[in-house]
Amino acid sequence: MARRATGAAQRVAVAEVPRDEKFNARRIELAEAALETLGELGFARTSLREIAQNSSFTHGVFHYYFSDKLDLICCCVRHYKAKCVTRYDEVVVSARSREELTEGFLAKLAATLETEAPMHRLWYDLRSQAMFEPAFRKDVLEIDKSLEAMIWRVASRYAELSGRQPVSSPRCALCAIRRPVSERVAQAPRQRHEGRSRTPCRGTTSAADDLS
Amino acid sequence: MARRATGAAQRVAVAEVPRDEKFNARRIELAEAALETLGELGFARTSLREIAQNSSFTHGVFHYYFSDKLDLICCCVRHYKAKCVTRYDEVVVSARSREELTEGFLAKLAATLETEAPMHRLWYDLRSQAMFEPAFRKDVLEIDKSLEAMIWRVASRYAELSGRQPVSSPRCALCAIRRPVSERVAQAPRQRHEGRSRTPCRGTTSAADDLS
DNA sequence: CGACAGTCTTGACGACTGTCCAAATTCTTG
DNA sequence: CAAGAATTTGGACAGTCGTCAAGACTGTCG
Repeated sequence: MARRATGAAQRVAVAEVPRDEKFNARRIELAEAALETLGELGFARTSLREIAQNSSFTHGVFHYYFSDKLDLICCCVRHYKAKCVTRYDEVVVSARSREELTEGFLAKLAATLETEAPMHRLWYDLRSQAMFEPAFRKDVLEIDKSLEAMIWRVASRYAELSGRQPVSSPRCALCAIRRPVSERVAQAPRQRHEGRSRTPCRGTTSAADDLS
Repeated sequence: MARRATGAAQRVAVAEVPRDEKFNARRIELAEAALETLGELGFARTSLREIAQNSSFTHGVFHYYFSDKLDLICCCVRHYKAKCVTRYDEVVVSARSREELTEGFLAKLAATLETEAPMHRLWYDLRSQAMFEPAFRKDVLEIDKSLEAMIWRVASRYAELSGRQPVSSPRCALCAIRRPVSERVAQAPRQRHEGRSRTPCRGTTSAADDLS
């Protein structure tokens, strides 16, 4: 935002575009660094300085690329979820049978739960924050819709491979998949740059168990 | 906590008890005042000073009755939920038919959604916080279990009045009731001491819609 | 009445927050 | 290479935070 405010507005279009692309690429680089800390500490406990210190950037840079903290966090979760919603697409188009689709889908789902529990946790956190912080509401709602569409693509394909009509609605399909997922996510332990430790496969029921 | 640390430990038992009761009563008074602000702003945005300013107490009192902020918040949500879990008990014992139970239950549920949306919202918030703040986990899990039991009492009674066995498990019954409830809660607008304004009965789907 | 424990108020403390900005640095372009 | 724009840095700023403690107030009991 700061950069847009400065000069060079009337540059020729051929140079303008790659410059904006570079700017956006940097934003995403920063957002990914921020996600590291955000997923670990949650929204309430994460400060810009903490993000910076936990990355290779200084805290000033974040204010050069983002108008404020909420702008950064929105960008973070948007970027992450944009990757999420394409996760099953390849499985959907390549599966040739119902069983193949089921297996491929569950494999990807399991892998996600294993490796990206902190991100899921962060997403739950931000959905709650959106109830109090109006600035989040629009983004959260939009992402939720895209998740709904993602699951619906899987469900539709499943019905198609079965030679039937889908038996549910997009919203219900999302809800159905959410419960077992959130149960697993809530069990994932926090880890703070102490090397890779696999999330336990099964533990005792933990707090925040079942966030449905 | 502070008081317990000071003297008067060897007071006679007859005087000890009412004094502790008075102390606890005061704690609950403070907790209820804190819930006002907490339900309005959520965990992340609520400070002790904000709580105090939004009540008839000074911020120092809270430190006299609670060891720290987390202690206060845990007490708040414990106290509120303790009231919650008895909400339907009267309906359960007094209902003489399946229809009577259904009607009584839904009436109470609707009334709660109308008047206590901020509290529900706060509860969702704290469940998310528990994923990051270990100090919350124990309380959250415990409360969740009591909610499960609460719904199960209704479901069991319903089955009994129908002359059948319950068709679900306690956990599933809780999940089933949660989804429509959280949808409604997420729609409730924030209100900050600007007089009573009824929550809208139905609106467009809002963010944080469906927290399942 | 005086002593005293319990209760409450008030102001202060250091740590931390988001934001801003001037200077330093790097990169691009003429 | 020189000039100017873009980027990056790190410190300063005004607030706010949780916590603490010294003193004031209250009621009770000897």
